[in-house]
Amino acid sequence: MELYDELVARGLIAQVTDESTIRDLINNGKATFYIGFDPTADSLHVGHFMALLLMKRLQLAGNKPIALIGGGTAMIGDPSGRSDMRKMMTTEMIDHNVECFKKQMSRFIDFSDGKALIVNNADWLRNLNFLDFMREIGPCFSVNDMLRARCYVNRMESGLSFLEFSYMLMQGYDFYKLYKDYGCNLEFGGDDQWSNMLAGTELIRKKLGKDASAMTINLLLKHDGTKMGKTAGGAVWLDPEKTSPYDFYQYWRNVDDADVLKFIRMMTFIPLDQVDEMDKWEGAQLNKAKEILAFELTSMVHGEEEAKKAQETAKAIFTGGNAENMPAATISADKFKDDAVDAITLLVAAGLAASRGEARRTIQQGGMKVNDSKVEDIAQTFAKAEFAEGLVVQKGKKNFKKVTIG
RNA sequence: GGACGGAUUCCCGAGUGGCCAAAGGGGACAGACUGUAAAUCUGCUGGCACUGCCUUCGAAGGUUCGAAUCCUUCUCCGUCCA
Repeated sequence: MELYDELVARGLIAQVTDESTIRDLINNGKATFYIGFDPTADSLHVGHFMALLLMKRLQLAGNKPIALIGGGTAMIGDPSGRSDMRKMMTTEMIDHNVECFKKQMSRFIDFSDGKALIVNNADWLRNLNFLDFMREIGPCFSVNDMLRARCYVNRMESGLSFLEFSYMLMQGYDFYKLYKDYGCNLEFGGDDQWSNMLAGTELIRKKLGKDASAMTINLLLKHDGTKMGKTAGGAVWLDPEKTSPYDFYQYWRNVDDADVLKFIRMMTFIPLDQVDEMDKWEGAQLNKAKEILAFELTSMVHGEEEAKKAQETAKAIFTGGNAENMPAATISADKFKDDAVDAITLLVAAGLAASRGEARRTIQQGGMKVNDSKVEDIAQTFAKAEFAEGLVVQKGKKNFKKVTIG
């Protein structure tokens, strides 16, 4: 199956400027394409992961990816899909984040021998002269058209600053610049980027009289329409320091039934005929599919070794066993009184409760277990000696920590 | 620049002098049921030395025995006018 059709079959493609042009480009390895990444944090997250996977698919088919890091545009903030104005970031923060992104990306994309590029739009945007920019680019944009763009419409209700309004011009300028300097003829992005991307193709047409293409990827949405990749604690990161491989694995292991196959289709490299087989699974059988999903993704992000560990740990924990690689926590010796700690202190020290009040409630509702036996009373204590092998502290059904004295 | 209107706890949103740590909903968390799913039901949701104390209703002051609520100044946002 050719690449374009595969992307369609995997449910990745949302909108395209011209199907036959893009089909020809990517199927025949003729595309030099770019995807933009806003360096708003010091790690990539699940949302970026989708884009990286797409870059990989295209690279495997012989196309050349350019990862554009928005070191310049991050100074403005993209208003698309946001309800409030983004906080301004300092150039130091942005530069730091750009470095972190570069490192993480090289895990997925082959940058050797110029097979792929990383560029930072700060290189051309930061030193841009306002008057020059206005003279060169300003005439090419119609405010009337811009106001009709879907990404601005809801912001018109709540307020939109000129700063953010200009975002579209800068993103358009990026594409124009990449087209001229690197022969970049295709831009990919999330579906919320559509209007910004069209700004680029329009600009290229007006300034150079050439056609460039744009294509959006479906956002990774759950069946209820909410975005994937967010947890109570924030985003799901690719950096193992921020989201451990085990947590990453569990995140995918716990997706809704209704979403598993969709995610497998969109994110894994499992051949489509196999995916179609799995699509027939139902009920508890889907648990197997979730395992596959979690394993595949963890292994891409953290390596097969880590994925196996995470999987074994999860299996051991949930089948009641004692897992070697269980997430660990330490409790400091000075928390002990008379060589014992009370349940509340233990739960907090394990990092399973944010405050003593929360710990108290959890215990009172029967949500805490230690070595698989329920803690009945907040006054219950645990002797120092019990920690020798590490005490398994559990909050709720899915949160485990092996606690040792440290 | 002018005239109005707004800012409340994770989010939405009620509250216009004490009964307010602040209704209701959502989300999150815990329990039951399950398949580490969903739906449903129940509980719970600022902190702590928890029948008590402390911090919180955009910010800083003030009035009052007492302020989320009244006054002053400021910041930010919206609507209309320029």
